[in-house]
Amino acid sequence: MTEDKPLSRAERNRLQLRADILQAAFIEFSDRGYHQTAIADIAQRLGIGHGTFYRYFDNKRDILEHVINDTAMQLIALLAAENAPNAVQTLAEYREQCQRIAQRFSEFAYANPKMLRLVLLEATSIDADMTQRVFALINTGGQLTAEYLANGVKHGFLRSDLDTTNTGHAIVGIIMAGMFRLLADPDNTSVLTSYGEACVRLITEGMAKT
Amino acid sequence: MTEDKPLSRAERNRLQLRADILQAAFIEFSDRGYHQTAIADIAQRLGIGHGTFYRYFDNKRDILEHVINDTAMQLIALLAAENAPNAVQTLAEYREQCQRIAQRFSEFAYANPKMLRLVLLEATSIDADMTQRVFALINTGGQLTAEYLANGVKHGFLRSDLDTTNTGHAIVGIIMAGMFRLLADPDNTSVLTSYGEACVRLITEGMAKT
Amino acid sequence: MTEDKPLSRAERNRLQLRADILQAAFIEFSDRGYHQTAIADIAQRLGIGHGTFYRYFDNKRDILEHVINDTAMQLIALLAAENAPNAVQTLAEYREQCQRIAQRFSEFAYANPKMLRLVLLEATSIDADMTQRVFALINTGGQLTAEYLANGVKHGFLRSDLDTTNTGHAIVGIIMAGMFRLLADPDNTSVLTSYGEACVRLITEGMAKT
Amino acid sequence: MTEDKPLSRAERNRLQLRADILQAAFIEFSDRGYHQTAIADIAQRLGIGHGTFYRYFDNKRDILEHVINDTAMQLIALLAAENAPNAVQTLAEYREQCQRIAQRFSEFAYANPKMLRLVLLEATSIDADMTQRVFALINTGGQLTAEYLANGVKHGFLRSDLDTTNTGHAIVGIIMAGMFRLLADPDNTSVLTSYGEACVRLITEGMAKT
DNA sequence: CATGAATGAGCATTCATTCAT
DNA sequence: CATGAATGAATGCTCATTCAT
Repeated sequence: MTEDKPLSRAERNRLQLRADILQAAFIEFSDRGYHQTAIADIAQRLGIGHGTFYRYFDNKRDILEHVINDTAMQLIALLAAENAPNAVQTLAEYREQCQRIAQRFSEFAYANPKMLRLVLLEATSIDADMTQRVFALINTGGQLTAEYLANGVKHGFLRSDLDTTNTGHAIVGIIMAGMFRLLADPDNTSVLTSYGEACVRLITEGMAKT
Repeated sequence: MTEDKPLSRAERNRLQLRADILQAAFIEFSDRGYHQTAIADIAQRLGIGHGTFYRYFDNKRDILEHVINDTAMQLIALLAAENAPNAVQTLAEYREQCQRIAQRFSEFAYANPKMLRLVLLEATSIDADMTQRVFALINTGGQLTAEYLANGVKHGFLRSDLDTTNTGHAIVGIIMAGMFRLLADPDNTSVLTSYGEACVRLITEGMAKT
Repeated sequence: MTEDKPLSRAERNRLQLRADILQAAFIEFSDRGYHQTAIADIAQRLGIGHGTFYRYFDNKRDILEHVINDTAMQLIALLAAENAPNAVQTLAEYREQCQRIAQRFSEFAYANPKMLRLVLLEATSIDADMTQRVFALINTGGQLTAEYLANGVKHGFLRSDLDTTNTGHAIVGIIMAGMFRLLADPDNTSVLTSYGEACVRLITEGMAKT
Repeated sequence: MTEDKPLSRAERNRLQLRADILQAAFIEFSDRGYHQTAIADIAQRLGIGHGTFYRYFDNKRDILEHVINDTAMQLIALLAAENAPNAVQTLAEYREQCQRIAQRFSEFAYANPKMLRLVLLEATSIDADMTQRVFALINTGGQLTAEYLANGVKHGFLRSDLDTTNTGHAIVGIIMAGMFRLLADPDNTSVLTSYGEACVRLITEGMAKT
């Protein structure tokens, strides 16, 4: 059961350094912003010569691409991982799932605020292409959520006339608002708890007096 | 009842030019982005010398400040203008109001996509201060919406246990998601219509099967 | 009889500086070579900021273009100026003219060795386009000389079966060889004198024993 | 009569690789130019690591030196090989020899345009030393040609008052002009034929009407 | 007060060379 | 001995800002 391991020591070092550069770029870009970050900053953070950077990435834009792609994949994974719609059959179960998801998102957001900063705040101001990529990511989130809702409709615990697509996008908006609130006040570790609860009630029950 | 009129012709010209510069900066910043815009671009758009710019604004950051402030004020005004909570007394009236508001927002978004771009996409990547300003703006939106909801609770057509604050923020998130969708696909002039309807139903009735 | 003189003081300064930069670039390029010359070198020679350079020329290649064009025009002018073929009717007159031309070239070469360096040594190693430009210049020289010879044939003091075109190019080669000799040993101020004489005899009489 | 044969297999490989590197450098330098050629280009052409280059040559300048020296030697050999003055005794023989030489040069030029490019176009723009080497090469060509002419004078079929030295340099100029014409238009395979004829007549008979 | 010429800090990128493996 | 990873000096170019006219 030995895997393919043609990774020489040099090879591993190389991959490690590449990962380190990506990591350093991620930190710098999310902390100071893409435009405020010089390649020299990334190199200095790692204690490497800045020429070394160009042995691993074509140019500044190239590494941003990789950083964003990596981050986007993690975000998509987060969204997709929670998408186990068939696990729930009743409204009660569904509500629990929502709370679990909210909890999960909340934890992720607290653990990785830099990712959120990068995608929500920085990536939208590089160029048209990158901005569209962010839009596409958000759109994907909406579609995943919509599938999730469609499942609820199919199982009969969500309104049969629910506009799953648009509602999915709306829910993504709700999540985004939570992220923005966290980013606005990163030290307030409780803000998302009550927000999550309110959101779960909002989307399940609405606001109207019954 | 003549107001103070120490506005000489020169004075008026001066104010006019200042406004023109602001306008030009707004267009450039929202079109090409803050970092991609040179002071010379703004000046050239107006056909003035770029040295003139510095007679009206301290520096590039300064005019961004003004541009953002102006834009923020218009957005706040949009939010506040719709905030006539006492106008509605019943759920039906309230729902109509919601639709009206959605309509209003939609129209505004279609009419002023540059404003949205500027605030949502660009302003968040200048520096920490400006980013906080955007957060504050969004937060203000949430609070205004919350007051609006509180009014609903007071009038008894919204749940008495509604977490107005958090729900207000959630609604702002829903609006933001709509803006993002519009910015992602500016030519699709109908996307917001069905989105508005779905959102109104979501927030009033929730998703659960009754 | 007043000429157009809308040249303000600023305008004149501007033109003067532009000319100065051209001159400085010419000196640096011909002295140290194009690739060895940094824009900063040109600026420093004039005591101006190197950013100023870019107010007058698009980029390094751009100014090379202008420098080469200017130089080429002077060289062409030198060739063309001497081309007064109809001035001579007999072989004796023609020989005198040749000597005069040789003298002129010689003086020019001594006075402007940098021009020769630039065109013959430097310009041929920038890129394909610039190299072709040098070839075109040499070719033009050959053609001008050929016309000059054709005139001699027409007036009957040169061989009627003279291949004027090819011979014209050959004469340009003879001139170029003289330039190379001068550039090889710029301090030897007499080398061209005897060379000129030998060349005149060569082209008029050939080498064969009569 | 055993030669020195300490050439082990490794030794031969070593010498072969050295020759390959020289050859590769020659091609790159003459194709793209010295400044446009990176050491990595040379190494890549051979499929060797670019660190290996430095085991065989001190630095970039060093290999240029060797490349130029090799090329210069071949050019000198070309000049010298044709210099068999005692082979001709009469003007007719001499003229035939001239034509043969022209033919030889022409063939060489068509076969080795890269050599000409390198020496005439590239080598003159490296630094003062290399430029002087090119001048020295041209000068050697002139001297060889002069000896050749001197022989003609001695044998009595060239003018007894012929300035052999200067005329020798002039002839080299004529040859150089032919090379330039070829380099300017490498596809025109006939340009040198008529040029050669015209040149032979020029130097033997001159241009004057007899 | 308007102008635009001048400035230089700042940055992305290249590449010859070194050296540990 | 071959390799290629690492390095940093070098440089072209941009643009916000200042200031003399």
